[in-house]
Amino acid sequence: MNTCKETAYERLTAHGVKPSVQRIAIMEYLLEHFTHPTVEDIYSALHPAMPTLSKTTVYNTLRLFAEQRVALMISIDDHHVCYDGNIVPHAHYYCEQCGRIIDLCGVPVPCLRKTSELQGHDVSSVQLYYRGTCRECKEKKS
Amino acid sequence: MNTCKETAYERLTAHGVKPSVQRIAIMEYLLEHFTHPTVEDIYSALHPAMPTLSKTTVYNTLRLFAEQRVALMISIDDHHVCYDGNIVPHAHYYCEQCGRIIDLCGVPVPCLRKTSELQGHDVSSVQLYYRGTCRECKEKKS
DNA sequence: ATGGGTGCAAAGGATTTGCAACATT
DNA sequence: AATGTTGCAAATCCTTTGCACCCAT
Repeated sequence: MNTCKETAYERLTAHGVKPSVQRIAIMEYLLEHFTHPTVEDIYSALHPAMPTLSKTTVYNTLRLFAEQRVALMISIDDHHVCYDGNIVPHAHYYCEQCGRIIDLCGVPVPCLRKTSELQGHDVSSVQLYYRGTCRECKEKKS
Repeated sequence: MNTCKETAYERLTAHGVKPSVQRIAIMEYLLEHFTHPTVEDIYSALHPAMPTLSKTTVYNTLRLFAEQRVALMISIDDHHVCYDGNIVPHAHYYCEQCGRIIDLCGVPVPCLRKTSELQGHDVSSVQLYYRGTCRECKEKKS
């Protein structure tokens, strides 16, 4: 059936994560919502349909996902931590006014650089983001 | 006298931050220690010589510094927040084993890009960092 | 039967806030 | 005197942990 789109189940098993009901639900949410949701966002989105789901499980699952690189943890600052199901390196933009995190597909992420430039350190992931005031918030002000 | 090196006092006033004794002490610490200190690091370094300094002030001051772009807040994840007195854009490397944050001077940070690529959003700062296992930790393991 | 996953309640920690005292102008 | 800054204590909030239960193998 769904052969072109990666399913949550496939993503999990491919990374060695046991596909429990809760994990699949959270993974599906991440694969369907590229809105950079927080723990709270995911919890309140899934809770109505899954009343027994606990926030603890959402926390634990997302931590596991980040460790296993099933999802990306985005840490803008101590008050803005969220997750991204898109694990292809890409830049982000954080609007300090409205708090949105926007994908910047046009900006190349310098990755997998020559070892010499990284002074011999191994790289497992890269994060690039810009901060400022987004176009919409700029227009609202004027 | 000290004409070639930027003083803490100069950095603060240039950014419109009132130079109180505490603020100067914290700024001086940041300008002399490019080690990406945390709130705790700065507090315990300054406290002996300044016993009345409170951690609240360190928190408030660093928040103010980040807002006024007197210093850079580096947020690796929710448990690793630190500050950098070097406000020239540069890349960082975070070692997941030892927790160190290393400056990567050889890696160019793509900044101030064409408006089209940033979809019309204003940029006030950029952050680029790599994660992984650093050379020293890699050698220790083998 | 066993190992891992889940969820509740509680603990833990880091950061922020309220407010009075203080310093600086 | 007025404004802004500091520091203590307390509150808050987010995240993790301990542990018992449950599910799937």
